[in-house]
Order: sequence, then C-alpha cells, then structure tokens
Amino acid sequence: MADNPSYKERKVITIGVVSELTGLSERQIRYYEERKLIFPERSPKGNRKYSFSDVEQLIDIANKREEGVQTYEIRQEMLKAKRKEERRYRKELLRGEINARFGVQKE
Amino acid sequence: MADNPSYKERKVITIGVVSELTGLSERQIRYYEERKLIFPERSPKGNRKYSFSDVEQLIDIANKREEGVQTYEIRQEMLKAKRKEERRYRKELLRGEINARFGVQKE
DNA sequence: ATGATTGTGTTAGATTATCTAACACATAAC
DNA sequence: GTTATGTGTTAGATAATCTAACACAATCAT
Repeated sequence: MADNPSYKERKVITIGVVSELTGLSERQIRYYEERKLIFPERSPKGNRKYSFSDVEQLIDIANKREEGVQTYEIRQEMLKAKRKEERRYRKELLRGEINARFGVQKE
Repeated sequence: MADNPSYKERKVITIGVVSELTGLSERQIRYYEERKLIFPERSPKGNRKYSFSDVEQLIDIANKREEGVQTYEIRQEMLKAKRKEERRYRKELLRGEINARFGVQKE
C-alpha cells in the first residue's frame, strides 16, 4: 500500500512535455506512434496522453535509432519481447505465484 | 534501482488533467495555489505543471474542504506538519541514518 | 539503377487548452 | 455589518495540439 506504482503507467503527460523529457521532436513522437512503437491514449477532444512508461519506451527507441536501428526492426523486437513476456506470465499463473502475491486474503 | 520514485514528484501534468484526476474545477485548483496550499511549476510560457504528489495533496485538500475546513486552517496544518518533518529529518541526519541508506558505496 | 520506403522538417489552418483579470454572489467569520 | 472566503462565469489573449500535406535526403529492394 506504500507507493502507487500505477503512477508509472497513467497516461497524463502531453506531447510537449514528452518532447522535453525525451529530447525528441513532436514530429518524431507522432511518427513512432504511426509505426506502432508507442500507444498514447487520447483525451475526449483528441489530445495525446503519455505515461512515464511511454517516456522510458521512447528513450529506448531514441537510443536504438541512434544506433541505426529502423523502426520496423524495433517493432519486431518489441513484439518478440511481448510474446516472451506473455509466456512467462502464463507460466507464473500456472504455478499460482500470482495468488501467492496478490491473492485473496482475510477481509 | 528498481522503480524511480521521482515519478511521483515530477511536475509534468497540466491543469486540465489535474482537474480530471481530482474532480476539482480549474478555478478551485488555481485558488488553492493563491492560498499557498499547492505549488505548481511553470513552463517557460507560463503554464502550470503539477506532480502526482500535488494531485494527492489536492485530493486531501478537497476532502478537508468537504468537512468544512477553511483553506487558512489547512495551510496552518501544512506548515505545522512541515516543521515537524524538518525536525524529524534533522534528527535523522544527526544519527547518520541517511548515510546508512543513501551513503557512498563501492563504485 | 530505379523505384519504393524510411525518417524528419516544415508549413498552414483549425481547434483546444491555458492564462490573467474582473465581476458577481452566497456563505461564513469577526 | 462589514470583511474574508470560496467558487462560478466571462472575456480576450496567448500557447499547445491536431491533421494533412509537401519536401527531401538517405536507405532498401528489385
């Protein structure tokens, strides 16, 4: 109950701030979305909202871009990592480790 | 090195989002600043920027307001709590507990 | 080699968000 | 009864964001 980790995931940051935090131009940030590397939410009127997690992701992307990696390849890596993580998660579920950590306790 | 707690303190949230997160009107949020209950940063062109910590603070304020507590009193409580915390901190410093936790380690 | 894709800058026009300052007004404090 | 508190609302100005398009160099694929 100490520190709420969801802060890292909450999509509350506008693109201008993300641009400052990452050093990327807004153009780049939107383009990486177009290439399906990043998935901001939208406010009712259409403004993009990012999380700190997204910011970290963008920094990783920027680093890879500097190494010359193309967005397409970055996306492939991401998909691979995601599948791997899903396998890991299902395995954990089977073992009941989730219950051990987050399961029902005394009211 | 796991999760960066500074996320909670970084002033990256605009007033519109804060309004949504807290349920307070922008007018109220600005007024509480005027009453020195909250201290957003400003972007170069003057836009207010809040942290998650500020959002929590605002929720506390909203609760106290509902109980009928005036902003002046809330401010007094805040100042009292701040002084208390400072005493606690100085005491800790004297005991060297800070070093124990955050002190220099092997490179 | 040429034709397509990638990545980014820049521009234009429209819309949305935020800012300050002021007026209004009901309620509460002194 | 006057002053302070708390909030809504309005107006006008400025800033932030959006989409779509054009440009263009660099890279990739055939």
